[in-house]
Amino acid sequence: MSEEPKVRNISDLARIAGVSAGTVSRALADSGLVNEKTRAMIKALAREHDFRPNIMARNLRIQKTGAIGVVIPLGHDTGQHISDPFFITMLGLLADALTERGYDLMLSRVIPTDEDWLDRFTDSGRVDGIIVIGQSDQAAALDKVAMRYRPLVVWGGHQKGQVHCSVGSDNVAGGDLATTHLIERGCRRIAFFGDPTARELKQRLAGCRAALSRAGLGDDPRVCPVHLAAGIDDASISQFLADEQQRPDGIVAASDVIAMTTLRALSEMGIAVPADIKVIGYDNLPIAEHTVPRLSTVKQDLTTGANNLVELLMRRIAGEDTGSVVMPPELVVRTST
Amino acid sequence: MSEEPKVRNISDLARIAGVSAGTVSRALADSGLVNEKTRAMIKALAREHDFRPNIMARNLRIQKTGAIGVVIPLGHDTGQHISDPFFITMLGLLADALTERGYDLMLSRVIPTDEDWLDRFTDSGRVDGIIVIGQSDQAAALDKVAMRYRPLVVWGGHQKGQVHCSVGSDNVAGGDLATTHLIERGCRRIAFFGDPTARELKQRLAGCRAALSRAGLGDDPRVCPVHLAAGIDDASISQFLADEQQRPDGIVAASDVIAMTTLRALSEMGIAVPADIKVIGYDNLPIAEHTVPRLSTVKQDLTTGANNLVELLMRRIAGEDTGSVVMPPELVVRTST
DNA sequence: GGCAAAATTACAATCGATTGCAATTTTGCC
DNA sequence: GGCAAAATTGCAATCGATTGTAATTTTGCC
Repeated sequence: MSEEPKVRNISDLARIAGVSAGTVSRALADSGLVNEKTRAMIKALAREHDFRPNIMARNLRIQKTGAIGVVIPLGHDTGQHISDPFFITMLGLLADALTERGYDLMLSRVIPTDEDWLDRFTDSGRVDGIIVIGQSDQAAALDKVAMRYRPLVVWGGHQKGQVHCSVGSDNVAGGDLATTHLIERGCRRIAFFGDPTARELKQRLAGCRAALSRAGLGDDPRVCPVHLAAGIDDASISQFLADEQQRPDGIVAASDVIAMTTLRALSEMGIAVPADIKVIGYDNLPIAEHTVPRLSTVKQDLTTGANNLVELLMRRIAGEDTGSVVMPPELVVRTST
Repeated sequence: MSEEPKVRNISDLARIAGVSAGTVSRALADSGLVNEKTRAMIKALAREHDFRPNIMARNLRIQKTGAIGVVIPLGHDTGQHISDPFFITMLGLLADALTERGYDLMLSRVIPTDEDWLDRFTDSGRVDGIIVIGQSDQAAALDKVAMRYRPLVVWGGHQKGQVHCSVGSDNVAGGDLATTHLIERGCRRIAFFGDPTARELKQRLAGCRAALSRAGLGDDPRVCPVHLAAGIDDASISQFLADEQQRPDGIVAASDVIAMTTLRALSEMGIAVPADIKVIGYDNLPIAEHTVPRLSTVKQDLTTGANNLVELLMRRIAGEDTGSVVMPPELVVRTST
């Protein structure tokens, strides 16, 4: 067949247009250097041949990638998937914020098995910067990378002396807020649901302790180290609550997912919320509004958080050393307390 | 300071090693052509200088990108975010499946405002192939792209005569299964919750109609076009169910999210599930197991689906024309029916 | 020691776009 | 018409890695 060969690159289009490749490049990039008539002719030909310049070649030349790596370290549980609605909500918000700034989002889920799990992203030349969602138990590794790689921002708790730039709510204040609310609603025997191995949850527990201590209720609440992932720890929750003598009258759940798991387990045990036990969560995810009863929670504004992550990263890519952002939590009272 | 300059590329490392750039490239790539002693020396130097080859330059030369585009068309609602837990569960599964095959995942959320919304991905040279999650109302546009771009696979409903390769459950069978189940549980006045503009939901409604017709219950159920996104249509659900004379005794919810929204609305109206109205969903997401009561649903195996998407895409990247995959739905009976 | 084969390494073209600077063309003024 | 300035376009180096082929070195045998 006499079908003309496909235009594969700028040189091909230049040949058809009767100009040089440089002129084609400038025409397609709307450079002021190319005559308007020539520019329109070249653009029409590009459209006619369904031609778009190769982004990788361009990025190699301009030494930018146009992509941001979003890395989710998922702890050491290799079977775990990105199912936590928190991660996912954050991911969606980041996708939108990055698209608005003309960046592509390169998603990677990693299992931090060795100390340099982040290096293959920082040193690959594949992304212009990296956003890590969640510190897991890797704060030290993140500090190490941050010492030599500036365009890195982490969603997570801030701690004095940390090197890496982070965005997150004031977890201590949030834990305090949640606990104070339960105390104000009459609770005297408060438990904490969540695994404090992760920095954020550890900080929320610290806030819980502070509020209890202030109220003269001791400073050592019982802790049920419920897994962050949905639907895993039902049995351990049931076991924790089986002993009616030891049963708490209020539960600070370290995340909305843990709260939802808890609500379901309580429902199945025939324990009424909030009459018998009051439950409060953390995050204020859209999904949490669906619980029965509707969940009281500590809101961290994820939209603002995502925008802060992207804003700080852009500034760090530009060469600035930014400080961390710690956002104030807000109490959202619904019917589970 | 007398700090030696950073090794920025293979030429820099070659100079330090006293060999050519080609030898360094081959040594780092474990090519059999390089002497073992030389190879070890070069690798040690690379480690010592924290050097990793630039992936973009390599990809330009080998004419592969090492990335797969995952595109989520979100309908025409520009304010919508990637919050649907279905999308997100699928995203996590895809991230894992692609990582296992050595690919990076480039995430893009797009609003299909014009007819060639997908072209900027297909023609950019940025990705080796594309997975689209959800057809929205864009089946025709997807067919158009599929005619000229082979490495494209879509999560969604299959339809005779379609050009694009798709993976999804048999939505007609799934809608039939859900409706038959409600009929077997005694329902006689069944409604469909979901907006049939999207092909998948339209097919689920068709299955619902078929089951009703077979049971002699007419073939035109009332449809409440509930939005797929969480928490939006509470008011319209309440209004739909306000008239006790018209109230259905069974609801086929076109997705688990719609089902969750429905369960919450019913709870607030004081309507008992399943005693007064039976509710069944679609998808079998992990989150849906948290509802009170636990949701009966039609399961489409997302893990298998994600693996199928990636498997078909790999084959199409390799040049093969694959057919679509239509997976059988399964009924999962819990306590909402 | 000489020679052929094998092993090792070097050279430089290539991928495809960008862009500084040079060459050419066009324009406007005298 | 000639000339200088401005506008337009072309040339080719560049980004950084890969790799086919050539050059060089090493090895083993006679």
